[in-house]
Amino acid sequence: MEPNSKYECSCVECKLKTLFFEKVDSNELEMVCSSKIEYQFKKGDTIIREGDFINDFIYLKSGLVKLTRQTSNGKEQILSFAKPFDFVSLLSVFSSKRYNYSVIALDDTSICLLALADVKKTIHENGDFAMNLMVKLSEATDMIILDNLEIRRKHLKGRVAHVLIYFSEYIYKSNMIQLPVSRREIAEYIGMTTENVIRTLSEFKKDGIIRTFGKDIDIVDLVRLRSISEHG
Amino acid sequence: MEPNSKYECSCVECKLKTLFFEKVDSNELEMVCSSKIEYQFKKGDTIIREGDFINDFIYLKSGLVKLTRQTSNGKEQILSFAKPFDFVSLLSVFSSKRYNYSVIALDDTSICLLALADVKKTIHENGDFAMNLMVKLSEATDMIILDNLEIRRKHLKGRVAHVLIYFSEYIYKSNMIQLPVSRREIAEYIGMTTENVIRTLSEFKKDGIIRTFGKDIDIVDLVRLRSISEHG
DNA sequence: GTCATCTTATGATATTTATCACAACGCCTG
DNA sequence: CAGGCGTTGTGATAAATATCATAAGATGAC
Repeated sequence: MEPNSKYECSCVECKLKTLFFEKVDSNELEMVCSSKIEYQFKKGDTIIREGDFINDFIYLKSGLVKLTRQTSNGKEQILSFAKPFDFVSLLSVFSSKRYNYSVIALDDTSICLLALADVKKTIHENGDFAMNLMVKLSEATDMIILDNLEIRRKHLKGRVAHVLIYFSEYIYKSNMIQLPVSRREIAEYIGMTTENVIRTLSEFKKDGIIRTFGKDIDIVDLVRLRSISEHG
Repeated sequence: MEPNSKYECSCVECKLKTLFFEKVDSNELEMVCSSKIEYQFKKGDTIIREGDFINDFIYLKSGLVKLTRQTSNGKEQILSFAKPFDFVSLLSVFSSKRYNYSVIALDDTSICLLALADVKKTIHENGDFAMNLMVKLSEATDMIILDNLEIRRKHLKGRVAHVLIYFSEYIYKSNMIQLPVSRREIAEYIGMTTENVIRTLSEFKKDGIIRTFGKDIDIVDLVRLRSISEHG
């Protein structure tokens, strides 16, 4: 990991405290956060590299990342995207010595890094915290599994529709989306070729379902897009 | 859930104690297990139905199950298979009010059912148990995610090879496998049509890679099967 | 035992998707 | 500003996969 800069900030005031540490008292928070380091990454930076040893507990403070994996035939697969309040390092953090996935910034992104040993200690000592974390872990993985199953059962058009709706509803909460990924990355996410992603987007455009201005996409006919995502 | 019968057995002696409860002292074990019920299911029985409320913490004692999900176009998707020591209900148990998946016995199967509230209480009170559970949950979900990604990047032959190797190595630990699933269920697992699963198996047979006797499959040329799974 | 039903099986054909080839555009760098 | 390179875009063709049709075993109900 090569951070671009290093900041100090107070865990007590951190917005994410409500997510991870709401049940942690100030002594425990002090303990966990004494080792805390905040890092800033620029778009394109690798935050975690697949295969690296896991020593830290990492969570997103701001920005957007993709979780990717190198296949044995040299291609990339994108597992999921994550924004603040979603998990990042946590996915394999308790079950593996090394990261199974890389995490790459799709936008300027800041993370907080805690010593994993301290987090584990807090799990031991604070049942509410443990339970809280269990819920988040379960939610995050469940969502990835369900999403992957959804994508797998759909055809090209349905998959592209799915990913547009995903960004619109889940990431941007708007009909206007500033795609944070290239067509190739969409392809790596939904398991099809770049050419076919482009072709499908062109078709949506021709059919008046979306309008595109480079990376900016405006979803004009959400009803139809949903129907395509669902039935073909 | 409609159990076929009900047994009593001692948690203290249970083999699975080493998995879930090794760090639990006998008082806690008493508490957790006081509500325990053991159920037996026959091949084909539905153990958990997608959409049901989650009230229990369930784990497999013996047998084999599939985790399935109904797609909106009426088809079934198989997420994964699970044998004893793998998780079952745990997948969504901490993040959802209702089960996201059904669990169906592929073989005569017995399960233990604990009151979820008691398990949660033990998580609160016993840090070792909480940590232990976190690790298992993380392992189980990680495996499902990795496996699904692997399947997704492969072509038909690679997928069928993958699933044969999976049953051989992971479930049966032998070159001789007594397929516990139909060709259709394989198709539902790896996302292709039943016809093409059958066709691909026929081809493997013709090429001398496997021998088949109904549901019995003998992997003759594991090296070649691995190569197909990997490269096509 | 026999009828109905499901699974396995195979072939022909249609559809979906990938591959290859090429061009235009933007963007960065020297 | 020129050149290189990655991304977007489109078309023709090849390859992969699904669909449809049909039939032979298997299996279970009565």
